[in-house]
Amino acid sequence: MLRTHTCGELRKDHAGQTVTLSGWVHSYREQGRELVFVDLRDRYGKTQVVFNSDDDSRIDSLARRLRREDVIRVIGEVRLRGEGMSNSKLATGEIEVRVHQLVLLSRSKTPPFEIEGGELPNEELRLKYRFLDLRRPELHRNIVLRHQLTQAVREFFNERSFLEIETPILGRSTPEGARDYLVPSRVHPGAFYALPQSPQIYKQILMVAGFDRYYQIARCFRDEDLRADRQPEFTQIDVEMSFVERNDILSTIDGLVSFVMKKVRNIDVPTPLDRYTYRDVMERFGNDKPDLRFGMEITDITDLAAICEFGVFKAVSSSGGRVRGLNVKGGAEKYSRRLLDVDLKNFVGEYGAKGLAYMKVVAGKLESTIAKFFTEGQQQSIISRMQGEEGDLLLFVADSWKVTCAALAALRNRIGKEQNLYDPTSFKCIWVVDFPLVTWNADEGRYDAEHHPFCQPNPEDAEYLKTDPGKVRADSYDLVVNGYEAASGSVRIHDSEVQQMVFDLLKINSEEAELRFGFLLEALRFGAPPHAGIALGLDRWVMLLAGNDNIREVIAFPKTQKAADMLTGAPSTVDDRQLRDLHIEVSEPPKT
RNA sequence: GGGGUCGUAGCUCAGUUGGUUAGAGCGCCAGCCUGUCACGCUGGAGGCCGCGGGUUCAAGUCCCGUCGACCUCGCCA
Repeated sequence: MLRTHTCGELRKDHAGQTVTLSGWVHSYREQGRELVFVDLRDRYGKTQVVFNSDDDSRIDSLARRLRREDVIRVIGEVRLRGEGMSNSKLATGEIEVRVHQLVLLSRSKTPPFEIEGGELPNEELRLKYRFLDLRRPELHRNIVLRHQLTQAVREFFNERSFLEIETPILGRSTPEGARDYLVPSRVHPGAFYALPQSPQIYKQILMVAGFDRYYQIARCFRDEDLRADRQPEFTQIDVEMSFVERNDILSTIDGLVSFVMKKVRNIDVPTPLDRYTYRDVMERFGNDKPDLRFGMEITDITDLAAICEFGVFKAVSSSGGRVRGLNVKGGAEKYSRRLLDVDLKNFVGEYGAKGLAYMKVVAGKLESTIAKFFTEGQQQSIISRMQGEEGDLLLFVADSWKVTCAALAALRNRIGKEQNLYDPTSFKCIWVVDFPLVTWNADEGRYDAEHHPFCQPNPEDAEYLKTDPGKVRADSYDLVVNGYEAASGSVRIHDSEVQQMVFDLLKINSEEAELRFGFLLEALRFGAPPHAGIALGLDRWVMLLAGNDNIREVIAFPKTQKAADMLTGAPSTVDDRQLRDLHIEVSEPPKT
């Protein structure tokens, strides 16, 4: 070994011992020609090592040529630091190592940015020099946290008879859902594998095969546009169970969440987690993934808007739209007219809202440019409906149900954050259940699966399957944490006839279904147990536990928004020879 | 595909109504300093102002295009 101890390990009890440390030169301080201090760093910490020609340690020309990020090995004696010389900022600050022998293991070029201290460089540079960025303590900690979370998950499932089973990365393309990443086949000209969007079908087949408790830390791939919380490849904690009902999955995952939160962050999560229906959260928060660390619920005043004299409100309510609003407690003085008329109006505009109406509660009445369109009685009704008090700011969006949902949900999140309505370090995990089975796709003239085509319709809604499919609830559930979708799952169809009915509903005809999913339908005909499952977004969980709002901060080698890897240069062009082998011809050369 | 922010020294940024020699802090290099630990002091080097075109007597600054990073709407069963 090139070391006897790590750089975070030595304490005053080690005084007098001769030790060998290896690590990176974190900082270098020369004190005249005969005294040099180096803070030596590894992933465990930092230790001050001293080169001093005055006593029994040595200093030579090599020591004076050390530079930041050089990798060295030192052999020396652990000494207590003298009175007033210890450093309380370092865990090892009570001691230092007097160096007798120095070995330069590796020189470093001057780093393009500072490892610690200084402002963060732009992300492009950080990604190009990811090996340096990863040396920074914050990023380093995130990767360690990710490891701890992954191991806690394995521990939890292993103790409960779950089996970790791998499924293929090279699979079959299914045109539903997200765009696939495709891999051309050399031996089958013109044919392609697809990278999995999730192991969904494989895990269902594993249930048919009798592995009644499965989990996998599974890499998934989706070729869609990216966001701060989305990467083209990401990791799911994938789970499936046989002979269970919805409640069994929810309580199992309740257990997982509280186990993991306790284990990696020492946070107590009370279980069972609260459950809300889809309909409920959409009405109250406008969003199927509400941040419930704060209240500020949406209030509907469509009925009151219908009878007032304000043209916009009247028109919207009489044409089937909705008028809904938020009460920003004590917000009347906090939002200037400019902020309301320009900033917030443009903000809700991004979600399709054509305007933002606002009123202030002043002296028991509404104060607003539109207040004159409301009678005294109507004003009192609005105030009482909105639970308005002196100094409150009432914000309204009048539009379709969908637009009021989107605009008010976004507005609620923004105001909650900028008015500090919650503790940003806290956690609130909830279940959202009873999603619609399908949603109408006007462009294609058919229904689309809300979750996926294998999701069990709620038996209570069976009568609507043929008459009014939009009303059918799915036996599905999302786990929502602080406004992020942290997991999603459902009870699966285990009956090939029910599966066929759903395919019919989705206008996937039998031939097509047979072609795309025939292997699953066939499996379901050979004795499929009732089964259900869920997948948790590992990256998002790590992100939340790390207190971050960017998923790239918890992935060792993430990609940019255009799915490029700045470190390796992927994706890249390839040799013509490789293309010929794969029977591929490129029609448009890449831009240079 | 749409909207927005950004791109000036190795890094983070400033740069006025277009004006003659483009600055600061950190980092880097050299010298000094025997108890520093965000060490200190003195001196120095370092610029295709993302790229291409245009307007102008004159462009880091104005216009058009383009590339890249980030945020976001659509999209993500």
